[in-house]
Amino acid sequence: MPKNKRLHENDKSVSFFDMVYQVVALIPRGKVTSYGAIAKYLGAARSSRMVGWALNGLNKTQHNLPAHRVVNRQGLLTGKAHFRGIPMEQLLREEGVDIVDNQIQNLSQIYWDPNDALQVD
DNA sequence: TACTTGACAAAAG
DNA sequence: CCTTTTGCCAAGT
Repeated sequence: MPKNKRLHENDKSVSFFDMVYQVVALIPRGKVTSYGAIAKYLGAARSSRMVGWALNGLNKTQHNLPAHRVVNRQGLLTGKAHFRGIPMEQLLREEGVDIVDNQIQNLSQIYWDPNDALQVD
């Protein structure tokens, strides 16, 4: 049996992308997480690139996902350039995140790990 | 159909 | 400590 791979549009299997969207939607306000943490939660710890790729697709169409709460492992706002409209740095600051030079200062304090928050057995 | 690129991360040298 | 390589999966060329 194939994995979660969309073979066809009719296939009801959930793709990696879709799962990324679900996790991102669960990120609490004022918190952030990393691409790797999401990937790990999805069972693909080394697919962090795909997480970013998935979010990239959000720029095409409208979405209500807090993509600005997803940063890299260092707490660096790498995807900043891909944001349209309001910069993610500003969005995060409005949520109380302390950022200096695209770098989250209190990362360890506001870090939200889906593996912990969603309490994986 | 094959090769390259991409919002990253961990391991190796 | 810094640089290079590898892995992951999808989409564009």
